[in-house]
Amino acid sequence: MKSASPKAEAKQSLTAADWARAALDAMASGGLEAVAVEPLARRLGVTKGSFYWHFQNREALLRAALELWERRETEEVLARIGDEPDPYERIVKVFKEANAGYRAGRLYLAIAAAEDNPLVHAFVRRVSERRMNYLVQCYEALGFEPAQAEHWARFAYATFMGNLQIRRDTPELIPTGPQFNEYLKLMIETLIPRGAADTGAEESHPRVVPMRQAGGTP
Amino acid sequence: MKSASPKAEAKQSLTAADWARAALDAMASGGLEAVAVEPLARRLGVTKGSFYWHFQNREALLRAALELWERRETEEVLARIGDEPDPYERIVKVFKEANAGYRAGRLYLAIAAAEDNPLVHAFVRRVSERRMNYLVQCYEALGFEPAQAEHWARFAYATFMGNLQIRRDTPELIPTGPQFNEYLKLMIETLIPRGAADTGAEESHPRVVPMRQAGGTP
DNA sequence: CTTGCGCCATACGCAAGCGTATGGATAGAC
DNA sequence: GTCTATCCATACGCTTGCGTATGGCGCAAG
Repeated sequence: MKSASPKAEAKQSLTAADWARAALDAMASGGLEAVAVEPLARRLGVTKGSFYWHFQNREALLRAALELWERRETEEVLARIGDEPDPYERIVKVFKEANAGYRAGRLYLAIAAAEDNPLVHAFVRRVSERRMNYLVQCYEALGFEPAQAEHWARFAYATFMGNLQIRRDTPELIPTGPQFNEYLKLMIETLIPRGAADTGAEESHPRVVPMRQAGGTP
Repeated sequence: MKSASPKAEAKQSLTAADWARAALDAMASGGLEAVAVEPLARRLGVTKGSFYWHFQNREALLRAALELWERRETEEVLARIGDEPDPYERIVKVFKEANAGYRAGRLYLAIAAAEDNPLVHAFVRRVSERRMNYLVQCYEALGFEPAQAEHWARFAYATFMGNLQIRRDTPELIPTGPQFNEYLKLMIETLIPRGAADTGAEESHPRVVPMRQAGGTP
């Protein structure tokens, strides 16, 4: 049980979590096929003997990595925009987070590209449905009736998924600096219509989007 | 040189084009890694000996497949919507084609998922830039000034790329039947604003989108 | 000091895929 | 009927990765 001293000093033994993290990193870089036992072992400075002590086989590692991914996804999202009361600002934050954190998006694309794997497919499906449900609730909170909220949520979700794709495949097509902020503003104003819904929507959000710096696209 | 009778009867010898087509099909199904010599040979009913007579190595096959893909992309797009004079209808047609032909979209996603391969990256970049340029020209023809046209084009392109992704990963989130047509209508009306531009735009397009059946997603 | 257990290295067999080196079959040329 | 070029099969060596088996090293308990 991790010896008697739980405070890790420095070069302690590897844990299953270390392997899962390394697997996720490899996935973000080289896709599902990059989650290979021997290359990962080399990268961690050990051999296969270590891996097969912590895991039964490669699929077990994959499962652990995907669980770590799902946990991070929900935790991070809920931690960053979970306390925002205004549904309008919630959607804005979702959008800015999606376009700022390139790494998470790249990881999603890498994982989703292997949806033919049934295990991967189950995780991708859960994460996507959770995101969609969140957006649907946001639009319903804005006063849209369910059917319209679903359409707008899917529309918005598709748009920032496509932005991820463009940023990965052809980053030259994504503008930088103030041009990027203009682009973001256009999408936000278009995808969160002020005309709201039939029912008396809470007209609390500003008509001009306050543009804090939408930062960091290295 | 292909014997004296150019009219192929039935089970003639394989050609390099046959291999390229098979490679593209494999790519659409299993991604770049599915373009493997021996599995393809088995699928074609021959052995490696045939392949290495037509091609020098695997990369040559990849190049041929990607060239076939690029050719199909430009030919098909230009053949289907190249004769449409109204820029508004051109964008509408692009959108409907993108959401109807699932197979081409799936192929794009499979190819783009391997953008770490420099050869693949070059082709994806060319195809994407060509599509974007086409959309930018459409929006400019609608009366938008260049900067705004670029923003709207990127917005639209991102949206239908995201729709492809959603349809592949979580098809349950895409509605069917009349619901789908409502969704399409929402996106089209939103992404082709009637407010047009500053300059006096050609106000020729209808205010209500004529909805022919947007069909066939087997 | 020795025993036991946690953690890892080494070595092996196996399968799949790439590329090469030949040999064989078939069909038109003559 | 032989000959030659085209197209493909067979067989081999090589590499990479998966999974297993087994041995070794360190460290705390006794």
